[in-house]
Amino acid sequence: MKPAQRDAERIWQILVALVMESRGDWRRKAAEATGLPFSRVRALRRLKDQDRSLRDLAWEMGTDAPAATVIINDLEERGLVERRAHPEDRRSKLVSLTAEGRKRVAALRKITDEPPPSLASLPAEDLAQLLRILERVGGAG
Amino acid sequence: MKPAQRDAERIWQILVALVMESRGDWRRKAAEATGLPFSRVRALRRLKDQDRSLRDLAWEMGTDAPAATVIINDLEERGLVERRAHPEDRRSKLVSLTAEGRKRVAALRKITDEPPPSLASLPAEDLAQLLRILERVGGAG
DNA sequence: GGAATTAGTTGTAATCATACAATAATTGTA
DNA sequence: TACAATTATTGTATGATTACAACTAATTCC
Repeated sequence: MKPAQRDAERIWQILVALVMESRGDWRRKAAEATGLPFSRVRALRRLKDQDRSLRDLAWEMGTDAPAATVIINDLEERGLVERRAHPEDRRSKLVSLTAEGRKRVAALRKITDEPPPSLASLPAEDLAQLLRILERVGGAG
Repeated sequence: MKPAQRDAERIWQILVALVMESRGDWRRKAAEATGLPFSRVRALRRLKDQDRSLRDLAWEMGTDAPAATVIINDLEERGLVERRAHPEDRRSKLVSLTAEGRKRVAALRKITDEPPPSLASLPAEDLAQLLRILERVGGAG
């Protein structure tokens, strides 16, 4: 295993533990801020940067195609996403955000949740560097 | 507000979104590793360091007392927690882990969870820096 | 051309999570 | 003492999530 990969796994372990041990339940707040069930929020966020086929969406969310269909049906009825034909494979459909869909995703930024002390008390330079790197990860918008 | 604090909040926003969104896998794996629904896992984890009343458990989990009762009933039937009288308030009951309950919580450590692609695909030097900083935050033992 | 494969859809079912109403026991207070 | 508030329980209802079977349409491979 490459060192970079090992780093990534260790980082992920730390992040999951850190977030899981903090008290705020983000799921609830996200659902509240968007007015959508959380599974829909997850799908919307995936579509933010790139259109995707239903198959890809399902795979990325760790579920199956029927579940993706149900979710996208719901989002489409709400006017938050659109289906269109895949240019190269007519079996497939590409899903993209509508303008209204983008607004909902943007609403996630407004969720307020206090960072845990162990994070907030890092030196300012470290925080600045963390932010610089993490903003490239995409995160919350 | 100090810049560092603003950075911390923004970082936290990104981290929470990142982890919560990818947590589908983690939830499933936690449920699998313990043989319990995820709501039970959450309750077990809260009890790890300290006994709690049903009321406190409910509040911390962001649900109500009836939900806590159902969860603790389930965990008690499985032999993972115990109820005992509160020494000062006979209305209240304190819930604590049994030895078997502690084993289940320990099983959570063995979960390996792949970092999301957006994280894993960062340049090696960024990952190294992230790790250097985050290891000071503590997180996963 | 025909068989196997893939993408998406529909429908069904089981499990889980969440919220609310009503009740009993206990505690605190006017 | 009488009254209000708190803690836990039971019961009910509803929504969310997930999995699976069966089907259509399009594609790929032989």
